[in-house]
Amino acid sequence: MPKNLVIVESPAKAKTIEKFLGSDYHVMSSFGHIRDLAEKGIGIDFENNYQPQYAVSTDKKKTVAELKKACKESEVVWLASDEDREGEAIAWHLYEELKLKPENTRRIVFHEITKEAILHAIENPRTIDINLVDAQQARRVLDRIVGFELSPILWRKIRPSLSAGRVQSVAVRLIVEREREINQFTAEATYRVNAIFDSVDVAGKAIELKAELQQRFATKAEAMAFLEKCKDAQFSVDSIVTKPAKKSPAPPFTTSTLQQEAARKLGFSVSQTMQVAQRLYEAGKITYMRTDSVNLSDLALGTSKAEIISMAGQKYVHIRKFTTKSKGAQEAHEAIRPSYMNAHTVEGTSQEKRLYELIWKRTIASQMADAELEKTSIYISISGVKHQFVASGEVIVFDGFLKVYLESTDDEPDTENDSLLPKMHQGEKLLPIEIIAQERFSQKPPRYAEASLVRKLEELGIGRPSTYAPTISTIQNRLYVEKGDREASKRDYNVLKLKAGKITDKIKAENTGAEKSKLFPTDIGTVVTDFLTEYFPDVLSYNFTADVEKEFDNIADGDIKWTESIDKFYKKFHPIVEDTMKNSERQVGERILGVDPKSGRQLSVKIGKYGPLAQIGTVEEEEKPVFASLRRDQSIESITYEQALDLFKLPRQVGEFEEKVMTVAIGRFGPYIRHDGAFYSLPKTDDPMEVSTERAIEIIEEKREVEKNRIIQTLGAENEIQVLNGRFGPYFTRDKVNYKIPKGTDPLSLTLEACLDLIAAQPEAANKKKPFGRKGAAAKPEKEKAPAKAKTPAKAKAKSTAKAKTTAKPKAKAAAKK
DNA sequence: CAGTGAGCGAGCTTCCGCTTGACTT
Repeated sequence: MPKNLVIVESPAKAKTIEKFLGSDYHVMSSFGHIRDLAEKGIGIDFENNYQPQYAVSTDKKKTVAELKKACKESEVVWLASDEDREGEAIAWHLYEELKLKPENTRRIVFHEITKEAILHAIENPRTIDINLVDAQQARRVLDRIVGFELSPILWRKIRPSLSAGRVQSVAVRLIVEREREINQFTAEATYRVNAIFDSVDVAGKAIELKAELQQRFATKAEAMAFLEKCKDAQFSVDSIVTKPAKKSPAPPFTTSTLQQEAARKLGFSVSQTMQVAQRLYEAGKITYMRTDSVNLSDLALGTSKAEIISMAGQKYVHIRKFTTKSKGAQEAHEAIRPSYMNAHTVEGTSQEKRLYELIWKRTIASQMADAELEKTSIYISISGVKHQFVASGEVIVFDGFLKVYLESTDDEPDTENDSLLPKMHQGEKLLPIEIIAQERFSQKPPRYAEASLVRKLEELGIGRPSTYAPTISTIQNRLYVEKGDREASKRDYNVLKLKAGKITDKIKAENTGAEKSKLFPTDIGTVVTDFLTEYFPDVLSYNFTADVEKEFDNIADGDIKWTESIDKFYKKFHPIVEDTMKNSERQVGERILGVDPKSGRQLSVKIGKYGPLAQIGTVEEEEKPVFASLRRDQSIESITYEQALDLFKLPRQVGEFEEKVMTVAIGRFGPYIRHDGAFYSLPKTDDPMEVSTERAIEIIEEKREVEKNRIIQTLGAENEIQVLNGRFGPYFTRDKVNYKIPKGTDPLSLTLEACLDLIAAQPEAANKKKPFGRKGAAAKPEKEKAPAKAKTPAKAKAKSTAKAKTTAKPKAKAAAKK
């Protein structure tokens, strides 16, 4: 066994470092934190000055045992976790849990994984910075208190299993407030004027020039008056202005900017980006993917330079040191970059290739020269009018970094000025071919997408690179927020056109407001946010994290004791928790919309046990209220009086067919027709309010036709096996279990024997009958099922394997006792 | 697969940040 044991956080890092250090060193990984506050209960001893109750995490027992053993066999232990608050705490927890001795323990740090940096670190060991550790303990305890005291209030006042926390609650608030801005937004129209002119350039050659009026008009009358004046006006070039301009490359990727660009350029979700990056990291292709630093190592700068020279030449090189601007950045790692700059591409899946190329280009571009542009504006004066037209163009004089990469933006470009303008003389006359004044509307604020929410959180200093993706998942799993699309709606706009001395006035239609993969707040998300913001405005405020970060910095500097800081917070916070628990009303987000014209009873909307509903009447009245569920695309916040009333028009009878009544209604799976005990889904294109008798019969007959073709053949006694046509092609079924048919087999040629063989070849299919609770972060709580019920099978499974697996959670053991 | 909108119980749910793993629909 080597004399030295080095402990780092990540196994991939361990592997790399071991290569640098030689045979005297053994490098192991802690896999992140090894201990945390006790899982059960709050894990803080309030009677004893907030003493944290730490326990080795169940999935780390094995790691800790292995590390303990290795420590015993080593002379010196080097704690080489990251040089930030969490990393320092990891070193301290290791020190405590492994019962290390000061005389043979060293704490070392490095920010880049290069041989030089690591050897330098080994030569400059220090001791654990207990103030920094205390800052982490304060962070941890604060988050536990906030999360575990707020969540139970939600269970009691809104709905079980909900959650609140310093990060997630603010993330949801951002989305709820953006939705309100959108709902309250009213588009303002202005008239934008564009013209196309005939003229000649300096060489006398005929040219066409597009230009926009610098002024926009607030009303149609003003736009019309302007066009009238243009009828007899003279147009000429007033001046030509040419200005040099520069564009600089964006800094190398951090976690947040990588997530944004991968979303914009590759269409990846935030978690997808992280998964692909993780694979590239583990394969040694890129540096660590969870970082807030834009810094590149000297090694990376050197190899980038060499690469640029060989690719484009010396004049394309511009070595830059970027500095981090984001709030609360801890810079324990380098920026995300290729491990080897000379590898322009990698082997792997297409996702891996595309993400790698994005990282490579971004890194290379960051060390390349500015692009030089020339912006030209031709100002065109109009006789008798003070306003001017301007034609603008932009020419790239030197492409610089644009040779490889340009960062995308979320906003669509508004003006097109990338064209080269003709060279013209001042005073040159122009003849208008046409002048068009178009009504243009101001834009709604955009809804957040996953990546733009991450950017906003980072801007506010909320969350860390390792938590952006999980936070986005959490708020969706809790059903506070939903990712979805919004279809475009039609909007009319006015177009005034002056051509050949005549003005025409037309109405055109455009599609507007389409959105894809955006985050929408749910009614629960809205109610939870409103409730928390009312009672806990401090915690929900956008600068809460920034404020506590300052406090943590003071602890790290040794200016305050962490327990005093927590005490100050808790003394203020806890009484509000108690008071809210006792005195606040149950929250259902009720909105009273008006009175039902038929019955004269109150019409309102609120959150019911199974989701948002509309209600006519109240429970206090003698007559019971009538209920109707809201549709999926409706929300308590924005539903109108008329839309709510419409909900009560269903179920609706649409006539008779085969002497049985047909009824249209909306169920869990959307609109359907019910006839003679059977259900027929309504296609999306049919409006449940409008469907006619004839159309309903058509839908029923269509489905019957499909049903008829469903059975290909039946085999065995009493039709034991049925060969069927399904949504995914032919398959066969026995005892309600479905089996695949191998590709290329004609389903008509199957015999009973062949099917039995196939069943024998797919034995596991028989075990798939029962639904198992899905494990892991991808688990999505089902809306419809009661949470307790949905959990049962998962628990039963954990129980049965508890003996076999040493890693079984204590929860499972607790369940076994009962 | 397509009602529901509430009843005493009994007991569960939950945070943020570090880091990967294992197993089929």
